[in-house]
Amino acid sequence: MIDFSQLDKVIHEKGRLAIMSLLAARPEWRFQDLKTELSMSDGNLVTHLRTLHKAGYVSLTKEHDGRPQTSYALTDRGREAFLGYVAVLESIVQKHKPS
Amino acid sequence: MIDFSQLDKVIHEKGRLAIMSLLAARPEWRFQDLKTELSMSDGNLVTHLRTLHKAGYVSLTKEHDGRPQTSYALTDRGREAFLGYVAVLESIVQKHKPS
DNA sequence: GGTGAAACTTTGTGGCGCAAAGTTACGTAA
DNA sequence: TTACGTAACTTTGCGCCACAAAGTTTCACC
Repeated sequence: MIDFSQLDKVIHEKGRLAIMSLLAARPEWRFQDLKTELSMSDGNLVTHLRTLHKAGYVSLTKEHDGRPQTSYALTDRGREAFLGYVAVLESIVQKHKPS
Repeated sequence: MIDFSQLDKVIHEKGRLAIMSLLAARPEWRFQDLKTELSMSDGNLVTHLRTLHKAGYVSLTKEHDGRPQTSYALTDRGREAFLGYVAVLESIVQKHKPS
């Protein structure tokens, strides 16, 4: 039986799932690039990133090359949590994929 | 790129995802069995089932063999929507599964 | 007629996603 | 040096929704 209760609630939300997926696929993302890629308002994006940061899943680096510029990356905990989440997805797919 | 916007919002919720997964695995479920399997309060379970029913994903059959007894099943639309949802999950897994 | 169970409905509460507008800091053009 | 623009926030407000708890209806059985 699949244990849906272990679906991490922080990750199991469309916006944050998309963010985590991007962060897992590339070591670092600038705020502006995330915003463009996700077509998300900056306020909304920042809020999701703060939620992920509070959970310890995302680290941020502030720089000031000309304009202020913040970059985001997965922490080890974040990668671990994401892979755990994906493992649950995989068990769902395994069970229901027509093959 | 993965299109997260096509993650069906009705299905993308832990409780309803669990329900849909059960309904997809067996042709019919009685309310009591769902309740036991999911450890969900009856009020909460009924609400989720109503949401799924309104979306056209679930059909219900009321019987009265002694106690009232309602059974639930996936509709064709429900199965289609669920498989579409699982297909998105699969694309996420494909992209991120370490292999 | 009273009890109990199934399957609801109702009510209330807290949390959350999201948009819109305001804020701060800084760098550039006039 | 003042005005403007942009990045990266914060704040405010709205509306929806998950969830629990309690009330309701129907029916079978004692």
